[in-house]
Parts: sequence; C-alpha cells; structure tokens
Amino acid sequence: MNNMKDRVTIYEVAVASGVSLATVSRVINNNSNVTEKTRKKVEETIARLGYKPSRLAQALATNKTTNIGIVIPSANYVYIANMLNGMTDEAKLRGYQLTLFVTNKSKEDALQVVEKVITSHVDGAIIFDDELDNEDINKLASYKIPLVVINNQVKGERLASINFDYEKKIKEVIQQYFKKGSKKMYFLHLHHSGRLLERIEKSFIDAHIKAGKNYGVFSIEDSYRQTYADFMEIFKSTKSGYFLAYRDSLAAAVINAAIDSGLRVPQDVEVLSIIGTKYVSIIRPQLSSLHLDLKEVGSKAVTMLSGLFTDEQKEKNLEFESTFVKRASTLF
Amino acid sequence: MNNMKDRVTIYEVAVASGVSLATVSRVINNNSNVTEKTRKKVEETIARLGYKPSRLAQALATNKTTNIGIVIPSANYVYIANMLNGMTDEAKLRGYQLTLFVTNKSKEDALQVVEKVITSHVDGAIIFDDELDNEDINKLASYKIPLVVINNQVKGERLASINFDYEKKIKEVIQQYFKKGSKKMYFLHLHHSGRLLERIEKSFIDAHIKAGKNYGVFSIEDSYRQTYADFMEIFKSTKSGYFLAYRDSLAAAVINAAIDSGLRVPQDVEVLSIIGTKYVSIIRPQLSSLHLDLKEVGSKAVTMLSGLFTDEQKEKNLEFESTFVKRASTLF
DNA sequence: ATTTATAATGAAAGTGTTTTCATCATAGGG
DNA sequence: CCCTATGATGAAAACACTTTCATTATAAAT
Repeated sequence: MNNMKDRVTIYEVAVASGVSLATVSRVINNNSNVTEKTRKKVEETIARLGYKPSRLAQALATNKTTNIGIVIPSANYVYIANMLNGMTDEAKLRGYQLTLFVTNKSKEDALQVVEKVITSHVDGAIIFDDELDNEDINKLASYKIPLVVINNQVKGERLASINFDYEKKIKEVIQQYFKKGSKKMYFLHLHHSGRLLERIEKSFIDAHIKAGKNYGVFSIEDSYRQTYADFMEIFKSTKSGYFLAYRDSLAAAVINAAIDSGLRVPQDVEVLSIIGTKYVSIIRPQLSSLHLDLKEVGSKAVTMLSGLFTDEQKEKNLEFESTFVKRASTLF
Repeated sequence: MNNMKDRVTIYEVAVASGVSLATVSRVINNNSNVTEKTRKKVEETIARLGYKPSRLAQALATNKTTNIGIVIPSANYVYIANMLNGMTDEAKLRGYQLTLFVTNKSKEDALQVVEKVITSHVDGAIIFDDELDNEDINKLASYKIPLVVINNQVKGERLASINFDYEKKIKEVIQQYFKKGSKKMYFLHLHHSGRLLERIEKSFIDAHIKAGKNYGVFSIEDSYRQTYADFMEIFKSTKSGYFLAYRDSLAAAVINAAIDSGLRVPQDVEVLSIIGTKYVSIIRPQLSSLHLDLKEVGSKAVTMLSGLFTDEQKEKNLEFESTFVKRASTLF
C-alpha cells in the first residue's frame, strides 16, 4: 500500500536493461528497428520497473501534446454538455486529451483564454464561443494553432468551421406559420446574446418584414426564474402569441407562465424552443424545437481538427442541418 | 494577417535584450532580484518580440503543470455539468487548467483513464466516478498525485474526500413519510448503478426493514424514454405509490407516465428526485428533491486540491449537507 | 577610501524525452 | 571467405525552460 514510487525515467530503464536511451525510446514508440530480443528485454524491464513515459517530456521533444483545447462559455449549458460528450468520446478514440477553457461570457476572460490557449501548447483547439471574435481567432491562427470554429465562418490555412442552419430554418418555420397560423410572433431577445442568436433574430425580423407582418421582441434575462416572472407579468395583458425562445429552459418558462396564467398551450400561446435538448420531451406540453445532433457536432469537430493536424481535412466548412420537430407546444 | 510567427523562445529574448537566460527567467517569474532597469529592458523586448513562455518547458523544469485532471463518467449529466461549472470557475481563479478524463461508465475505460492520469503529469486530480475503486485510487496515490475523491471516503497522505449525506437524508425523509403518508414506497434501481446509488438504496431498504414496512424496487434503465415506457406499463396495474428516483429526468418520466395514465400527482403518485438540478422547478408538477449546491461542491473540490498541493489543507473529509425541498410532486 | 554585506547577474546543469547521424554487427551475395 | 548492403544500436544534440552556485557590481558602513 505504501510503496510510494518516484517516477522512473527512461534513463533508469536503459541502464537496467543494458541498452541506450535511444533504444528504449524506440521500443516505447514501436519503432521497427529493434531486434525482437532487445525489445523483449526492454519491455520486460519496463514492466518490472513500472516505467511510464512522461508525456510532458515527450511533448517537449516532439512538439505534440496530444491535448486539444476546448473554448466554451461555460460547461453548464445542456447543449454544450451534449457537444462535450461527443468530443470526449471522439477524443478518447483518437488518443487526445481535452483541456477546458471557459470564458464565462466575459470579453476580459476571453482575452485571457486566448493567451492561455497559446501558452498551453495544445495541438489545436475547438472554439464554440461567441466571445472570441475574428481578431482573437486570427491571433490564435497566427500562432499556427489548428482551429475548428463552431458557429463562425472562418477561412485560413489550418482553420475549419462548423455552422448551423438555424437562420435558414427559422425563416422556413416562420414562413410556414404565416400560411397556417395567425398569432403574432414574438422573439425572445437575450440581454447578453451572442452572434448566433443575433443572426437568428435578424432572420426572424427579416422574414416578418419581407412578409409585411407585425412582430414583437421581448428582451429577457438568460434565466428560467426571471423569465418565468417576466412572463407572469406579460401574460396579464398579452393573452396570446407565438414565442420563439433560444433554449428549452426559457421556452419552459414561457409555457409554465402561460399555463399558470390560465392560458392554454398551444391554443392561446405557442412556443418554439430553438436549441432543443433532451428536455423538449420532458417538459409538458412537449416542446416543438429545431433538432440538431449536438453530440455528433462535437465528435465531428474533433475529427475535423484531427484532420487539420495532418492536412487530410479537405472540406473545411461544414454545415449541420437542423430539423424542425413539431411537438405539442405549437399547433403546426 | 499573415504574420505567422514561429514561437519565440526565452533564448531569443535573452540575446535581444543582452542578458542571460537566467535573468529573463527571473523577470518572467517576478523574482525580486532584478534591477528595475534590466526588468524594464527585458519586459520591453518580451513585448516587442511577443514572447510567451512555454508552459510545457516550465512544467518539465518545475515538475508542475498547473493542470488538474477531472475524472467523471461523462460530461453529459446535468449534475456533473453543475460541478464542472464550479470547478472551472475556481480553477480559473487559482490559475489551473482542467483536463477531462471520462470513463463512460466502463471499467475498461476507467483503467485506461488511470494510466492517462499518471502519464499526463497533472498536479492533482478530482475524481467523481464510481468506476474507480479503491485499488485505482491507491494506484494514483502511489504515484504521489494529490487527489480529491468525491463520494468515496478515502484516507491517506495527499488524499481528501467530499461526501454527501444523501443516505442519512433519505432515511429521514422516509421516516417522516411514515408518520404522515400511507403509500407504498418504491425505489428505482438503475441497472448500471454506482456506489452512491447503491448506498442510498441500502439506506432506503434499511429504513423500511427497521420500521417493518413493505416496499418495492423497480429496476430501470438510465433513460427518460425507456423509463417513461416502463412506467406506462407499470401504471396499468399499480395505481399509486411513492417513487424515489435518482435523477430529475427519471423522476420526470414517472410523473409524465403517471399523468398520461390518468393518475394524479401527488394525490395518487408521489415522486421524489434524489439529485435535484435546476429542472426540478421546470417540470410540472415541480419536483420535490434533495438539494445540494453542486457548483459549490465543484469549487470546493478545487480549493481542497489546491490546499493539498501546499499541505495547507487541514480538514480532509468534507461532508456536504443536502436539504429536502418539498415541491408539488409529493404531499409532504 | 576601504571594507563588508548584499543585491544583481550569468554559466551551467538539470528536467525526460526524441531524433539525427555515425558506428557497429549481421546476413547475403559473389 | 571477403565485401557490401542493411538493420540494429548508441552518442549527443535538441526541445524551452528553472535553479543553484559562483561571480561581479553596488551600496552602506567605517
């Protein structure tokens, strides 16, 4: 139990098996230029001494850390956790470790994160964070760090990007709704919204303007509790509407407030959650949403990044298609 | 835009400012033994050249990576994401990076993870994963890796642990219920359950045996969809009961199935979610649950680990108290 | 002005690997 | 049996830092 080992180094292995460092290194790295006999011998002493190569020293010597950086606003969003899940799986498969860099939705933190990513010697990074603008991304790129950027169309030597088609899909949903539905549509604008949400909002507004329709925008906090409270107020005067919310939790706040105000969902109040997670079917009535396989996005991001390392990645701009799934919170 | 820099090293800074490596190193590390004049000079050329120390080389030289490993079954659980959130915040505050190691609830992967943690040269690790048993933990400890283990009472040189009082609280809840309630209680046993859930189940059974009461156990999948389907079956025959579920999503499955079977919650069916997350108040009726500030747990875990690095951590066994919060899914 | 104590600096070794290049051994071909 | 080509091995440099120890410069004290 108390057999505290000091780390055994490659040098000790070399001495113990009567060969040079180079040979031990070859054995470790499965280099073919080693006799079966010496390989056996070295492997035996490696096992006996419990030697494990130091990834640190390897990294310094090879300039490869097998670490990839993940830049996100927080680990606490369900849709980010979903992506993370796909990333960890794929990374494990490919032998990478994931290092987390969170910006907490603060520009100041984002700048720090950029510095940390640079000094951390990650082999590459996946960025899913609107707080990093093109300048930040170019800075990282200028340090030759391969990058997969999610939700921001970027171009460059070792840059790839993954984008979602939410804007297009929202437009389609709205246009479909114009044909059948009659409620006034409201967009839930977040105080601290990122580029994606802004683009979706623009898309929402454009669709209405183009169709000459009236619309509304409510500006809310990114909090279930606050949004619920806000909508308990709103539903005192507004008795119907079609509400587009960014997240399940916000959509749920609207639904619950509507029901608690004596309104019927979806007859009086319709709600669409834009980024649907697994909670869409837990919440009642079940949430209509745009569905995207975020786990797949995460896993694909790692795959693309891995492709960038070897210049094998040909398609550098991927678009993921979301699908509108009608559930019980909307009529159509 | 295309000013690709090769990484500038400490050597170039030294030459450019006409001092030795040692002096530059001193400036970087805020060593006081440097004249204001030379410091200025060096700092100026650092800025001019855009030099950033390589954390890799620093780590190799100092035997400190400022990296801490986080061992979890998956990033995809809400309660783990909550903890992760606390960890990332505290880690940022203290200048650590977080490296993720996920076991995917597989013993095989867990063994791999142990190896990776060892070779990754993390300064320490936080383990919240029942897949790692005492043997694994001792192995890590034998490599002198400071460890904070969540949900497993461990003792040792550089070991600390954080435990939850769920077992005690569940017993209390049950005993309280015996005084007022009359429904038969059912425990939802997960097929692939970890130690915590097993202990809670034992606690549940003990409380019933001690009181000479009848109880039931349903063995379910850890999946909302499957559990919902199972309970649509179960509620064809079982028309009432008090159900203890491990997670919100499973509790929600029971609730939704009950309602969809025409039963009333909480009049006919009562449901308690053991590990309550923010979804307890989103789901309707709102879920009674045990509440624990998991973000705080995460942040505390990092703090304790940091304390282990410097031997400043005195209390090595922390117990977090959960509180029973009655909401609408139970009568009392 | 001289000594002494202290602060500032540099040389060099150390951190644990990989990798290049040179050397040595071995087997195959004549 | 000798030569050559090829495969196996080792020495040493490289990776980018920190840190110890010795040395030099500076200021304070006499």
